[in-house]
Amino acid sequence: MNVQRDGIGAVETMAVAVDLAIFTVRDDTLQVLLIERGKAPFLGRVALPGGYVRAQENLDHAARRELQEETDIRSAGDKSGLHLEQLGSYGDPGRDPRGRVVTVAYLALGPNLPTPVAGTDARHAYWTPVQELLAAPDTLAFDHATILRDAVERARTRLEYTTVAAAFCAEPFSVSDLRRVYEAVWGIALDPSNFRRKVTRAEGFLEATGEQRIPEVGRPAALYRKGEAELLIPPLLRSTNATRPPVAPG
Amino acid sequence: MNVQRDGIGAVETMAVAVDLAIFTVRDDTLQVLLIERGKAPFLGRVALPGGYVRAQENLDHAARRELQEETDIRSAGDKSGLHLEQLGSYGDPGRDPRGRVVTVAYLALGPNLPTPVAGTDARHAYWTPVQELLAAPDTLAFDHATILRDAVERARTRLEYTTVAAAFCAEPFSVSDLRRVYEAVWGIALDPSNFRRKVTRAEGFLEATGEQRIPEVGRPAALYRKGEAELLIPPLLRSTNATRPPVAPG
DNA sequence: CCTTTTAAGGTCAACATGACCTTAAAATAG
DNA sequence: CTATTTTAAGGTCATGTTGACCTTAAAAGG
Repeated sequence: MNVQRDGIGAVETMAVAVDLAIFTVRDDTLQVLLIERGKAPFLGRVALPGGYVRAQENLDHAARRELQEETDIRSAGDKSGLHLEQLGSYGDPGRDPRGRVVTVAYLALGPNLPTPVAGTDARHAYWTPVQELLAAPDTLAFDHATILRDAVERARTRLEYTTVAAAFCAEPFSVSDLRRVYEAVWGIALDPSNFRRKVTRAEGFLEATGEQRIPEVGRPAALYRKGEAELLIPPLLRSTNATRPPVAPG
Repeated sequence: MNVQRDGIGAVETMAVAVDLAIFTVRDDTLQVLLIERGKAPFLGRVALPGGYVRAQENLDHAARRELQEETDIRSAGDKSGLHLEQLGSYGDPGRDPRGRVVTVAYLALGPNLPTPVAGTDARHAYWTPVQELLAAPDTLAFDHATILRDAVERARTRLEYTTVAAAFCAEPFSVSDLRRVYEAVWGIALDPSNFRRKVTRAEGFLEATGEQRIPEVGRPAALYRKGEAELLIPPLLRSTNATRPPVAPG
């Protein structure tokens, strides 16, 4: 542990990092971006992407920088639709064997991105279904299983009360695209008709483009953009919808 | 900025602190515990209570320790009903003039506590209505106005979807006691009859004690304890209830 | 032309909500 | 003792939301 003396007095200082739980929906399955660690500790194990906060940047900036390094995608603020929010901080004394590292975890949601680029330090990055990881939490390095569990729970709750589900869809998208996002994240099947009624009546959730998309089979689907609303009123609660059997992803 | 070299390599380290937004409802008003700073920077200004995270403690422990130092009340985990949860982290490079300090903010909710004890460093501590502080954000030191704003918003949302409002009430309490908590935190008047119907029908929110309390005037009120449920289903949304004029606290 | 598949929209009973009203149980004033 | 006041507790009813289920629409393919 270090001691900082410049103005604060004798105060123990710690390394501060950001870790990202970057989610997408691929093949009707919620997936998270993992990196394979190229150095100790946990060499060869998989972990959430992240890195140290630099001296002159704030926490959100560090998260956006790491996000871009891993996905090569610009994040919130522009119109790419990518969603980034702070999840919480994790600072147990023993969580990093190298020393005291407090990490600020972020939750990122994005559409089905191209296969991620290798990070700047040439670590291999790939998408993994979260369902497998939640069942085998020891797979992940550090306390990243805990962070992932909290991130999944946060994402599921966000879909109930906000319109961020649209961040998982590349625009323009259909109501069915959006429904498949909800089904993948919640892991349950939803009634297509009732779902359509909810999201189309919710003010500011969907904005019709007027275009249609002709699928491989079936009737053409009307296409939408994400509306301006952030909150979903009334909310779309999964507790009451959880009566149907879970969806079986391919 | 310090550089930590023990195992992590050359990584800038930072001081890590916890700050607490401790709320209670006094005189039908949402109030927050502030301390008057006894040293620079911001000498004589008011701030949220807080302190540095120690080398061998985790973040929750640091928050509980600071909470006890300021309020002399044991926090979560026991049956005092005090609620403590992490709010978020704030780490802008310029937020503390002494140097780089990342703070993990916590939200604490408690019943109308006895007048708080002076902190261990003899700082004066007192309750202040949040409404005044939100109107005059420059009153607070550091970025504590931002933290307070986020904490109030979090508390208001928590009352919609969870049963934490009971943490504001000393047990046993009446339905009207609980309603006055909602009215104070949300700043709006609620229909007493509809409120009673909601909270008494919500599974696990209230647990009848069988006792009554005879007020100074009016019919005796049945008394309750907090039930075992953490989530409030269905939620009690303020958006739809916000049709009545705001309550004017005394 | 008919079937299959997905999209889109309708029906209806059950439930939740907001507005409002009635009754209950205490203290107090007359 | 009776009437009034005050707060608690519970009921009514029109309206809106939800979940379950059904019907129709628009494409492709045999």
